[in-house]
Amino acid sequence: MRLSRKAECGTRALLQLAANYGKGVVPLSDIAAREGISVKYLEQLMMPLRKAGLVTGTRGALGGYSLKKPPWEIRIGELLRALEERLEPTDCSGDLPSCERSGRCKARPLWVHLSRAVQRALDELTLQDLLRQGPPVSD
Amino acid sequence: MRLSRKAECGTRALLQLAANYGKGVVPLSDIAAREGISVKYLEQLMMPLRKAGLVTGTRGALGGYSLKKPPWEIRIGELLRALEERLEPTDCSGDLPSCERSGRCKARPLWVHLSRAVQRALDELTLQDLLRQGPPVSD
DNA sequence: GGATATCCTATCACCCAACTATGATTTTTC
DNA sequence: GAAAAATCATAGTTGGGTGATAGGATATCC
Ligand code: FES
Ligand code: FES
Repeated sequence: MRLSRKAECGTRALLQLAANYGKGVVPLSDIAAREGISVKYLEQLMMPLRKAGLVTGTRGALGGYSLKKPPWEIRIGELLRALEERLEPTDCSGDLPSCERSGRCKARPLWVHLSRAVQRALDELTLQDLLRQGPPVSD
Repeated sequence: MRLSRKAECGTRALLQLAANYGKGVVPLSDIAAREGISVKYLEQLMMPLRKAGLVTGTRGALGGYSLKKPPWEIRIGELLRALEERLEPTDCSGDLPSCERSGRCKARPLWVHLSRAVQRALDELTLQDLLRQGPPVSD
């Protein structure tokens, strides 16, 4: 149940963009310096995020990245689904059975249950929520 | 956010034992045949489960494994914590900060939140719940 | 035109999960 | 007592995936 480093770094990078929302673009070199991640690696993280419509990149000098939507409209689930290709705990977590034993598999309901719990936990938080330090739904 | 195959197969194996609870021991060769997992691999899965006090193995001919506690007293969280050494999504999911940026890291609350959601989802289910096909808490 | 930055593709290196292999020990059965 | 059946223990191998780097193409500002 480990989150990939890609997802971890991507989230941190997006938080940097969120903190700068409305104040123009942020070059990757800035994020790299602040978060201790190489620019080249950050570039790779930005690609799926751009394709998912979460960020826009402006090329050239004085260029950089910025959020395409306000931080309160970007759910963590969205960005993690873009960064982590396989966010589900197993292959059999989806609605359609993907392994041949699914008919009589007593474990399958567990995978589905777990997957839903994760999705819900991620979708109830937005980038804005994280900016205000501390999830709103904490016990 | 993938669950390891170890955790997946271990859960399925334990479900087999749970289905046979009270009816004596089950040899790994039986489970191997029913679940399509090699005996040698199953042996490795049983080791941490034994150390965690969830199963007992009886050696020799007519031997096998059996649950040490009734299925309704074994929470999924217990067995997954025994099988998956790192069940937490990141290194910074725990109560004590483990990375040097934890002081000002806006992402940390997310890891903690996610980790708790997973733990809760796993701890609210027992093996018995899974035997009755379908998690009790489903929306 | 030069500097800066994103965009794009390819490739490497390494770690670790997944499994195999081998053998020792314990217990039952004949 | 020997053979068979099973767990227990540890070592070794291997493949795939992740993390990361390299090099260059393209776009923009000054
Ligand atoms: S593991 Fe695929 S259905 Fe049970
Ligand atoms: S990633 Fe370690 S505290 Fe943020």
